[in-house]
Amino acid sequence: MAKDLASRRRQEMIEALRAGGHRLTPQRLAVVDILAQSENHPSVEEVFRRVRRDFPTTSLATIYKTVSLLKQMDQVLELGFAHWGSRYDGKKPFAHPHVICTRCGAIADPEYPGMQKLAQEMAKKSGFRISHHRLDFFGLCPRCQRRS
Amino acid sequence: MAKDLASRRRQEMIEALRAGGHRLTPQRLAVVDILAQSENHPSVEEVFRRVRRDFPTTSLATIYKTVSLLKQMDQVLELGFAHWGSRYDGKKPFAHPHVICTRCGAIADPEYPGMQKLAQEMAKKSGFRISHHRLDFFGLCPRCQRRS
DNA sequence: ATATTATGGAAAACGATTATCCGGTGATAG
DNA sequence: CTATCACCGGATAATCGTTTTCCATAATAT
Repeated sequence: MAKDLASRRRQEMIEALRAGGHRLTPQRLAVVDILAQSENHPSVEEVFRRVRRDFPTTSLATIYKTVSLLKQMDQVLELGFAHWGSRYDGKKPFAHPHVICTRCGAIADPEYPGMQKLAQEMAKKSGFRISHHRLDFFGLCPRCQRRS
Repeated sequence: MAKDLASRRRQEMIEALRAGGHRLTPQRLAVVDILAQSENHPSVEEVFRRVRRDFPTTSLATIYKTVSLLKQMDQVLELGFAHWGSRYDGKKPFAHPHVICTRCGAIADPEYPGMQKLAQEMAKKSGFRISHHRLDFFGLCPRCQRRS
């Protein structure tokens, strides 16, 4: 049976850190593990809380530094929001659509293969040279619909 | 000849303010005018600078308050970014795609009619009840391409 | 082992935005 | 006409997520 996505991403992130000449400290490994495994697109705060379970003295700044580092090397995708804070996706560190619950903050990853073509169309119409994109849908997740 | 978009939007915003029981102060009118006319999706800071040409004592807080008010009544579209500040669209105050220049900050509005259908597809796939969306493309505008 | 460099932790700084306070203004009722 | 009163603008302080700074420590190279 093939390695699952989480452990593959873990390895890729570790490899990227090594390749970039960065040290593999226990704190960094903890952050990597969490980002590689989480299904829920955690915030820095969430990563922080989870790292603290194993390394209680860890500082929030360390999490920010490590996440930024991984972001720089395109090993995590940042979903930055203007009003609520940012969320991070370590499983699919490339642009893809998201669906965000405006009540509870849940985030899902629906598939949509047509983005490449759409980006080309927009490039043609606008004259821009497009490098990346962002596609977010906002609404209520199934659970919050029941409760509303 | 029909009224152009800018003056129509101006009227709609004024009407919305009146309908909401808000006063039409000179400062608010100035903000409305700028948002109705701008092609460039101005930031609050830009609106501020332009209002100051006519009302030099205006405070930044006033601009924020007025823009928020118009945003609340869906008379301007906010394009909030996590790292750079927010930009505002008073001409088309509803969700539509944008193309953003990562060098100079220029923003264009390419047409794309297919969003409605795409949103429905995503709703079906994810089970979310989708209320709005956001579609941004990032890259270099034609002018910045020449200079790169 | 020793020198060099990167790192983690604590705290301060940061920047866009929001809230608070207050004095003035304009609409409204009597 | 004027007293009232909610609304508004302006100045300033506060907020919040994030970034920076500083220093002691730990890892790596010589």
